[in-house]
Formats: sequence, C-alpha cells, structure tokens
Amino acid sequence: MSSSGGDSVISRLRKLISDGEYQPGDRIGEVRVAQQLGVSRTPVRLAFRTLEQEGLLERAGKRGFRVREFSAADVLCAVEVRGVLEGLAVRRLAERGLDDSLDELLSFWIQKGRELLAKGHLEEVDVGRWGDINHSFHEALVAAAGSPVIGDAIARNNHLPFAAADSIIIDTEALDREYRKLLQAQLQHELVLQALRCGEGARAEMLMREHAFIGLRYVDLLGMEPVSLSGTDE
Amino acid sequence: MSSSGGDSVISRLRKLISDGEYQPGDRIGEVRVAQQLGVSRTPVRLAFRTLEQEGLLERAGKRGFRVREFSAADVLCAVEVRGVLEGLAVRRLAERGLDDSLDELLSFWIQKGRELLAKGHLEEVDVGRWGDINHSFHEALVAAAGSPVIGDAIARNNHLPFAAADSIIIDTEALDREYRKLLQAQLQHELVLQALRCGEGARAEMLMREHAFIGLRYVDLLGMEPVSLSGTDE
DNA sequence: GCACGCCTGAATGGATCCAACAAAGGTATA
DNA sequence: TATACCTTTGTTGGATCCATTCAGGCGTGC
Repeated sequence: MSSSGGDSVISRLRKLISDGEYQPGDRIGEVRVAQQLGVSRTPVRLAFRTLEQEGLLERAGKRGFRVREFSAADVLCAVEVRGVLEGLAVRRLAERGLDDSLDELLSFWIQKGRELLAKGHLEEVDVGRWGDINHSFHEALVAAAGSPVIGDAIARNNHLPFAAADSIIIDTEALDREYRKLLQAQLQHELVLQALRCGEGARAEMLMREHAFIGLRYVDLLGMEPVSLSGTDE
Repeated sequence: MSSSGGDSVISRLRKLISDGEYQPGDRIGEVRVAQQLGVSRTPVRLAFRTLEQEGLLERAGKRGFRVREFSAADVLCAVEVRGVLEGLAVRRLAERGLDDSLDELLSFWIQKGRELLAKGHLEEVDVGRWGDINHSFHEALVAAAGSPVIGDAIARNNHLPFAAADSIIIDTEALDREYRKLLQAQLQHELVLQALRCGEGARAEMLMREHAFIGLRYVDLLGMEPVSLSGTDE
C-alpha cells in the first residue's frame, strides 16, 4: 500500500529536489531517499536513472549521484533552447501549412486568453487559468509540428527547473505588472497565429523565440529579482 | 564475471535495437533481453528506463515497453533539431566573442580536415578519420557555448538513430561522391569559424543549420537512397 | 615523521524472490 | 450460439539478499 504508484517516486523525488530538500551539489544516496520516501531501494534506483537522463542528477565520480546545480546562465540557456525548438516547430508548421482543425484549436485557446484578460486586470485565481491556457496553446503548436521528435526535445528540456513554458514566475504582489506581461504574451500568441496563417515561417519562428524570453528578460526589465536557483532560501 | 560492465547493458541493448534484432513496434520483454544478454532482470530494467528517456523505447500501454519506430520524417526532424541547437550554440558563441584558445582549437581541427582532404580524393580509411575530426569540431563548438544545457539537449537528440553529426552515411562504393560531400562539409566548417571570428552570430547560426543537412538532403540530391529505418533489410 | 598498505565499513550494483495485475482462454449460462 | 465471468498464466514492479568496490582510518615500516 502507501501511495507508491509507479512513477510517483520520480515526481516525488523531483519535488524534493526542487524544494531544496537536497541541495545542488549534494551527494544523494539511495538508502536515505528510499527511507525518506518509504519505499525500497529498487524504485529509487530506477528513478535515479530517469532523473539523470532528465538532467536533474549527475554521476558523482564512479559511484552514486549528486544533485546537479544550475546557474542563472543555465536557466537562461534552457529558455533559449526552448525558444529555438518551439521556433523550429512553428516554422515547420508554417511551411507545411495550417489546416482548419488546428487553426480552430489555436483560435480557441487564443479566445480563451482574450476572455481571461478582457476584464482589464488580473486576479489571483487567473494565474492558474492562464497557465492552463498557455500550456494548451504551446502544446497544440508543438504537437502539430509533424513529428514527435521536437516535442520530445522540448519535453526533456522542460525538465530543467524554470525552463518550461508554464513556469512563468507570477508575482502575486504585483498583479498589475504581471497583467501587462500576460497581455504581451497574449499578443505574441496572436501574432504567431497570424504568421502561421500567412505561411510566414521565419516570422513565426522569431516570434516564438522572443516569446520564450517573456518569463525571464521581461522580468528583469520590470526590475524584478532575476531568477536564481542555487542555494537561495525563500 | 562475463563482460557485464555497468552501463554496457545499455549500449549492448542499444546496439541490438539499431541492428534490428528487435523490430520497431515490437513489445520488448525484460526476461528475454536479460537471457539474451546473460544478465539478470535488474540491469535490464534500469536500461529500459534509460532508453525510454533517450527515446528509443516507449511505454506500451500500462505494462512494458516497445521499440519506438522512426519514420524518415522523424529522422529529418531530428536532424533539423540538431541544426537549430548547434545553430544556437554558435550564435551564442559569436555573441560572447571567440577567445584565443578556442580559436586555436577550432583552427586545429579545421587544419586537420584540410590535410585529410588535401590529397584530392578519399580512401576508405579516411572515413573514420573524418568522423573523428568532424566530431571533435562539433564538440568543441558546443562545449564552448557557455552552458552545458545546449550540449545536453544535443546529446539527447543524438541518441535517435541517424541524428548524430557523426552519423553521416558514407557510401564506400562511391568515394568520389562522398569526397565532394566532405569538401562541402569542410567548407562549411571554415565558414562557421570565419563568421565566429567576425562576431556574425546570425550568419554562423544559419550556416550551422544548413550544415546539419549535409548527411541527408545532400544525399538525396546526389541520387542516393534516402535513409529509411523501419524494417529494411540490408 | 612520513608514507604506504591493509583493514573495516558503507554504499552501490546485480540476482533472486514475492506479489499484483493484465491478457487470454475456457466454461457456464442465458 | 454468444456473452459474461472466472481461472490461469505470464510478465512486470517492488523488496530483499549477496557480492563488489570505494573510501577512510589506523597501524606499521622505513
């Protein structure tokens, strides 16, 4: 019994790491994790291999693993990687043409975004809803790119902390500023769809690349604290 | 005893798959693989998780794995992914400037390539040597991109069959044609270095993207058989 | 006093055992 | 005869056990 459902060890361990329970650079042992999660060593060993492939862990010498540390530069780089990959996806999409059903789907999520932002300000509950809308839009784009390869590459990249498209840091203290950010994101979504409809592959690609930065650079511009991962207390 | 060294199960299994021992789409069982490799189920299970992350295996329903199948379109897509990622790497490199030691290293491998191709034709032993030179050049570029994130993404992408930069198919029957291909590749290497020295990020990126296609599209142009993976006998 | 080597302990990797679940086939009933 | 349920079997996931290896400490010899 217990809540040991299959891959739940992986996600629980991932959460432990991102919560800072295991510090970046720390050696991470099978026995301790197994005890902490209340499971045997076997699923932990399996999870370690998976998380190593995901990039959250790295081999510590010949023996064991350690939690990988990511600098702010790494996070920026991961965001750029997502940008070029999603850019590739939309360029291919523009080149092969946008079919009606996908146009409809994208329009649907754009309409949802419009409705969410229509009231002119942002409330705290809207944050999660925007996350869903944004995720669905991106997912639809990537899924339609013609091959699962791009989606896989993006998915693997998204395992890195703060790299995923839906990991925009929302400062609930400054919903006003966040609202302007989401307005910008929404505009970029609409521009991408516009470019796709016109078959403008290069433009769509560049828009998507720029769009990736919205969670990072735009934050800096607005004077917020840049993301830092390693060893910061909250 | 036996030759069961650590990750060797992974590479042996990878080889079994790429050799067509297990057909794409086939369900792959732990017991059979374990017996075939002469090891217990445990390392096989670990290898399955790793290969799943690498994209060679996929979950078959709720239970077990199956060998993933790649279409020609997927291979093309993986090559394009490598192109945009390596393009990103060199653009970042151009933007932050090329330091002397890297310039020296890249020049070294370019010189090696020049020497290899200087005699005006290609011999069979040169194929492997070109592979090494090419690999070193690409590796040096990616390693210098400022963050391991890009390199990781490329490495993961390279696990897909025929996606790696050093998996140019060399037709030893037509070394003359292959020679012209490698001349082109060498020229592209030199152009990239030129662009890097001038800080021309966009140009370097586009050159690198185009360079990625040299193993595929150029093959088609020359009338060779396009790569096909699934179920073809050799 | 320093260095080399041995010994001990701990942690990981591999093998085996047990349980749970899914798929398939057979039988009974409507 | 067809369908539904039950049984049986095979495969996978989890737990435990054994061997191997790496690291650290201590002792002895030079």
